[in-house]
Amino acid sequence: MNYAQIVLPLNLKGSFTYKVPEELQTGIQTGMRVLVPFGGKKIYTGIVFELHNNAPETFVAKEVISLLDDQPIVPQEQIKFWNWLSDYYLCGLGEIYRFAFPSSLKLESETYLKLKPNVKVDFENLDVNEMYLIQALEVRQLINLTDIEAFIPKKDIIKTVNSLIDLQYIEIDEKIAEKYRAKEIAYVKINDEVLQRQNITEILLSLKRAQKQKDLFLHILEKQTENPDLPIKKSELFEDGYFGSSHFKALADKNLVEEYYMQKDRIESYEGEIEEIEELSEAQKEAKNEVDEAFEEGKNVLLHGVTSSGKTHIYLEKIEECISEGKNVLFLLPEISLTKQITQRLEKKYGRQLGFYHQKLTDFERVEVWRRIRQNDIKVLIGTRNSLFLPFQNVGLVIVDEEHDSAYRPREVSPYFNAKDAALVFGNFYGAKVILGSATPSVESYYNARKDKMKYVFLEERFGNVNLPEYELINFKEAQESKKVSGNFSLQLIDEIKKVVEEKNQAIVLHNRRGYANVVECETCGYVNYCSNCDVVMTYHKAANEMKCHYCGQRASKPKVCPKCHSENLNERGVGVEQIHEEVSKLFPDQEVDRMDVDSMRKKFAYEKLYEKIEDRETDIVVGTQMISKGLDFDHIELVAIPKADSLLYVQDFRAEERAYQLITQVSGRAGRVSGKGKVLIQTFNPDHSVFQLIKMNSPAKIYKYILTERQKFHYPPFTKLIMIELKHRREDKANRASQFLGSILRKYLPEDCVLGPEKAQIARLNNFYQFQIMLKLPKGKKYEEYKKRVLASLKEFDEITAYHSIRKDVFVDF
DNA sequence: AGCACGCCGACT
DNA sequence: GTCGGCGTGCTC
Repeated sequence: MNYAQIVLPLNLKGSFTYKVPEELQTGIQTGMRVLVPFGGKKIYTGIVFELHNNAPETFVAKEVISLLDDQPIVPQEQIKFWNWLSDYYLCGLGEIYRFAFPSSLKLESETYLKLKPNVKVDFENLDVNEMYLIQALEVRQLINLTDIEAFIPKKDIIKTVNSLIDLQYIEIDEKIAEKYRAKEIAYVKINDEVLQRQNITEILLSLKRAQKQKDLFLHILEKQTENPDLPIKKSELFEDGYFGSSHFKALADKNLVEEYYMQKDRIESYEGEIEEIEELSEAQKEAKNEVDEAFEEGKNVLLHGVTSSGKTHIYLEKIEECISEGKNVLFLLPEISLTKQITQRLEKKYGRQLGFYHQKLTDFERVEVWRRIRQNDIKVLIGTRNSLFLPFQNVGLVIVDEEHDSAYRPREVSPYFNAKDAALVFGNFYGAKVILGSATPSVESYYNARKDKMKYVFLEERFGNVNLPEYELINFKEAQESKKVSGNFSLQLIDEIKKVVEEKNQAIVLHNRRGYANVVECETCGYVNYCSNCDVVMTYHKAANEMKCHYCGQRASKPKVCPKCHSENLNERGVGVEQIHEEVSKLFPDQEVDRMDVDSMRKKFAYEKLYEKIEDRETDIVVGTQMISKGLDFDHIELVAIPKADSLLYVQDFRAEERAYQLITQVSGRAGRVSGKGKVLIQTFNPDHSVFQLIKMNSPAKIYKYILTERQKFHYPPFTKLIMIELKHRREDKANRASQFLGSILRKYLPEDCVLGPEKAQIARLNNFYQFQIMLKLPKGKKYEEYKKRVLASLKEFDEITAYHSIRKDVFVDF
């Protein structure tokens, strides 16, 4: 194979063709990393995606400089997966590559060069540049491509480096190119020989004048005898400050103890005992059998288990089965912070063979996980959506927990994809089974499972037969009319909270809106405080005493007088969680009331501290945003109150009802987990609203039926496919014209009713970019593929207009 | 995405 | 006269 298609870590379409020099032809394989020159002076680490013999006709291909791997780093399954993502989500392979790889595995021009050892350079036949480079290397040994710029013209760098590599004078320094070195950790042990030669009493006697050394020796000895297989970290000895390193050194000098080094994974892994998991309940056994059946039929599963039904138990059983068959497991979570329960249980069971991968790891830590996965050293990997790109060898099971969670498809990071859907395809490529699990499955997954695309498994009862919480609707309008309210709380709601806290139980108050007040408005002239970067009113945060833009993060001080008319009549409108917190604190002055939202949890360990406080029942009432719907599994929460439930529904989004149902159900799941007497109070102006009524009935089947009917009526997913195209530019007219133009092209290729817009985005200006949106509502099935091709053609036609190249364009498939 | 090239305004 | 602003075009 003479030519290779190489994917580069750039936001460019497709791959680039390079010539494979003869000496590399035997070693090169798809999925390996290579160094290639690109543009005048850059060297990139690319991935070989394809090998072929078709010489390009329109350009001269450059040559691959060198191979960085002797085995493919991207397995075949991943190559298929990347190609699928790129096709399906209309994104570039380069984008995927950038997202998938830790940065130290894809370095750019920081590549270092060195002289080959023992070469005689024939200066006669070198040109000036080559001579300069050799001379520089003789002085400095290692040189970076950026450094070379100092003495060789940029456009000649690649040529010079290539020719010197060809002449075998210089080479790429792989060790530094790999940036990463496994970290070694010091461990200690008693010198083996000493134990054979002398008895303990003799040793202790010899140490009788050095109390601390004696203590330290005994301490190490004790640990070592207690658990001979558990290595003792040197750093552990000095933790409590009783021993110092001098004491250890003295013992080491006397040859009584020794230290040794072991490569230690940067990721801390569990080193304690391994425990068996508990037995499944009847309902769980039944559900597990259904999962087994589905897998035998070759079907994936949607595991719909009500809150506290113990989905985790079933996961654990399946994980264990999968591992006993010699295959590995990928366990996906929306955010790594909510891993507590599952992690603890898996750690006990799988100890060191458990790995973690998520956005919060450092680059070194990521590479470590990559290495371990490649060496098949990890049996269960728990991670967020980016774990889908690890170089797995043989995955047998993929679990997507909390599959409905929107963190699986953040809109801000490219490439845009939904990890839940991608996981199904990933599983297919790996020949692995997939379980999507949730207490409130997404409407799409529910529909697919009901349409027999997946097997639907319903776990209807809570573990231990504990009752689900009871829902009650409070008509706030009526309460207001009969004057039975205090601020945003009806007296009934206050009473119910009182009852719970008087019994020393805990209550949760949900209000899903950050800040104190939505708007600060001048009563005299109507002035409101807009963000200077976005078309958004700024939210007043009382705790921080500032105005914040929730979209670009800009802060401003709160105006004391209206900046426009200097009136002092400033009015706060729109209730935020801070205000609800303030109200609750005033209503319950003797109770400990805490707030949980992104703003109050920003400080280091704030979340952990509050978590412990709630766990220890120091907190009586927690007021919070949707954050409180996740991970707070405590035994004494008996009440969930939602004072302004309507605010959950009135959002401009066809998924608003689904979201409201999910959020309310998820928060409700925190109540009465043990007692079975949990209560949920939904205070609303519209107690007759179908969503509230259906939630009250506690029948998921009915609520999904309702939402699906609505979706069908208005042609929304899962009955259609949505593609949203967003165009942004600093200048409004340009963004507007470009989107009008794209709209007209799309209308040329697609039926009129498929194209909606362009329209100003809901936030017309964000971070100083004006945004316009075009929504495509496409039919499902065979026609979809056809239509998507036309969309692609339209985008291509659009791209041909050079004047619009400066327009930022994002395409969201399955919006 | 980066980077070069090229064309215009404000400075030593 | 030159430095540097960003619009445009190209990268195998």
